[in-house]
Amino acid sequence: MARKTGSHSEITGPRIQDAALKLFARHGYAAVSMRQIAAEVGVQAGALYNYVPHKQALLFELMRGHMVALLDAADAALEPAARPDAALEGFVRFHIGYHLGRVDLVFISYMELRALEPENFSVIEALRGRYEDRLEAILSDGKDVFDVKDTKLATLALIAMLTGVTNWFRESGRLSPEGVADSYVEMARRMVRSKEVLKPR
Amino acid sequence: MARKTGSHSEITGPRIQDAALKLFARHGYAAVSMRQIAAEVGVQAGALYNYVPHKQALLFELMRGHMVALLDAADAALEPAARPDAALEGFVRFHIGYHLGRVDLVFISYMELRALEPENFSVIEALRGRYEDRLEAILSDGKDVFDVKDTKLATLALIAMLTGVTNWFRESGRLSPEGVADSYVEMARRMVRSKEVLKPR
DNA sequence: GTCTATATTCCGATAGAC
DNA sequence: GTCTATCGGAATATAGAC
Repeated sequence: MARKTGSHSEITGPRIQDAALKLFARHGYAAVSMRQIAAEVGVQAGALYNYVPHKQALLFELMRGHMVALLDAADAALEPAARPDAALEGFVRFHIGYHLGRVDLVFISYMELRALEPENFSVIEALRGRYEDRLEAILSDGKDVFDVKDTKLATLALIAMLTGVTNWFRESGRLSPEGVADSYVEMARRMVRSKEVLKPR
Repeated sequence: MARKTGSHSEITGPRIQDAALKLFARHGYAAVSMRQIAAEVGVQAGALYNYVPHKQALLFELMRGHMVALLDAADAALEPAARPDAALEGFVRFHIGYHLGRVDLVFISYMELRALEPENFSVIEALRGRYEDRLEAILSDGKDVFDVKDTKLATLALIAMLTGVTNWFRESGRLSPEGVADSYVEMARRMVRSKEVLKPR
């Protein structure tokens, strides 16, 4: 059970990722040094290179892991056969719930796109496009129920509106994540003028 | 009329601002060096310090100038006595038009907030709050016409949706700024369920 | 696996010549 | 007002001891 001092391979790896995530989100990729990350973990800078080939890979793997996990979670959470209005509500609730639980990852995944080398940027952009396609498909499949002139535009408007929540939401605020989601479900429905919303009038 | 070689005070100042804006928007504040800015202008790094006390002031003045100009332009463009629906439409059209003409300034003004020293950050945040108040007042003044449960939430959702345009709009795309604004006016009206929109149904 | 030490390059900012 | 030269420090990444 005893472990030699200075040997922590199973634990140091994840701690480096956590420290990098926290510091990148707070100060930005370019403003954070490998020394700062090492200090946060509690090792010397040189030790990081036992786990990561270079700083760029640290950022890229954080972003790629986030996008892949997001797509997997979306596939698991969204019911493909749902009726259009339920599908839209499901997407809004999933998006807000998932993103509010990972604000740092969300933040760096679109703030630090500039810091990615071109090949890495292309990978992340492709994954992001696949996620946006999920919402666009919902709007497109429901075109008989919704009233949307430009599906692509509505997709981009909805995603921007929903993701914006991560910029101001605070756990200590007056609204719970569920309360926020309730309001955004209604705003999203109104935007596409879903018949479920208009009926009560 | 002849000017001594190496003396360009009236022209170099603005060119430094332009170069810094372009480079900060493309690569991020922390990733850009004073040497790079100087190279873009065509001078040596030391010459920058005849115009700017330090790098931080360069960023802060770009952001402060942008926010002050935005507030001035909003005051000039928005009709205080307009009926609620017209006021909302006016805000949407102003916001999209103004922001699409200054995508680099918009970009750094919310991407580089982290790079501001605390006192500078407070100044910019206060100016941003004053701008958001313009929209919140429109929604609040029209509470008899609009159907909005949570004015603050709707304000934040609308601003996020509108500002998101600057992230994907391209001059060469299929939509003109006016066409984009038309669509967003309709989406904004639907979100607050303005009666002008629902009447035709 | 982590340490210390270091190679190499670059940073922001300043000083003094012209 | 711009130049060259430089100060003092910090950056990424590597080498070799333990």
